[in-house]
Amino acid sequence: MIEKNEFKDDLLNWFHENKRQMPWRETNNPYYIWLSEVMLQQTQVNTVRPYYNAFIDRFPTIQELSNAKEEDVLKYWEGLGYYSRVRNFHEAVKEVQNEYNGIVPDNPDEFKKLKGVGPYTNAAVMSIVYNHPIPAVDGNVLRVWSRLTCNQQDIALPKTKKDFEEELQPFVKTESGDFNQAMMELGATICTPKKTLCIMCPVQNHCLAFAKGQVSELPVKKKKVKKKTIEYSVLYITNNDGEILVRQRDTKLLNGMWEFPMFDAEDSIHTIEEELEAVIDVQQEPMFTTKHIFTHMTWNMKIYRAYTQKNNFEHPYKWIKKDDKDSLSFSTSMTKIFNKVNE
DNA sequence: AAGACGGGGAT
DNA sequence: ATCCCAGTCTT
Repeated sequence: MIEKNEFKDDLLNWFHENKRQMPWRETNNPYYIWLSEVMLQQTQVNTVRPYYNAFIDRFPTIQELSNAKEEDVLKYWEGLGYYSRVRNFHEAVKEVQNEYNGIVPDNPDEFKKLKGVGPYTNAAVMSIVYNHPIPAVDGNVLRVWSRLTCNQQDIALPKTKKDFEEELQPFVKTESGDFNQAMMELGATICTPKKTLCIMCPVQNHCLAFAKGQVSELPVKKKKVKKKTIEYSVLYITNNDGEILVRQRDTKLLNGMWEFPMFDAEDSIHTIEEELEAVIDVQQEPMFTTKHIFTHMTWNMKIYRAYTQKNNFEHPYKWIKKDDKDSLSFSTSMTKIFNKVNE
């Protein structure tokens, strides 16, 4: 476990001597610091710098920003990306002007209610400006803290962030603004995602991951596999006896499970008739649509009622009576469809 | 819980 | 050229 006081002292001493100079570190104007934190969301320091300077040059006070027109303000964000940030900021600043007499609230519960102020911005601004003891957990801090404590939890999980906030709580009792900034500065300059500079790290001897040689394996972050979506037409085909046509899958996914005949939604009815070697009457409009979400893909299914006269289907196809449905195993999505058709 | 939102930097 | 990036709001 990290020796709280020594760790914090080492970190803060390093921060005081090595912090990078930034325009928003030269001020304690809440409006400027708030602006900088909004600009810094998902955006690196060197990108922000010129935008920040131009912005406060043109809108030096809360009052002047509140009186500005939206298009004019947007102009000063052009090229910075994530434009809802500036719309929310503008709206929030107008609210501060009108509801708080132009004073940025010195109360996290109030400040957090403003448009565009989420958990991170709230913690950052409230700690830097008013020294409220709230840990600011951004991407840097998730990475830094996972390494310092050698925590193997997936940082994409909300629970991990909650745990980190609790673990960091003792460190922000005093000098919260500096501590938060120091953690982020460490993440931005030393404890970087790749090519870490452990050799220069001021808190190397407090770092559990360094001690175990696991720095490069942390943080653990499950990369979200881009789920592909497939569009299917599912045919609920009946015959003269009211039986339903089903087929058994011979595929990697859900192998052996039974299903209603389903086809790529792009396929024409002729392709399907060829596959089934039968003439199929398909209703024009789907009865309903449904989707089935797997961990790695999504099926969007349009369910069509259909009819055929052909009776002699061979494996993997087979006619079943409604009451015999439970004698075969169907995947969840197919059972859902069956139930919905017959409800 | 998952997707949308923008650019820049790293690989 | 492709992947990655982790704040907030929306669905």
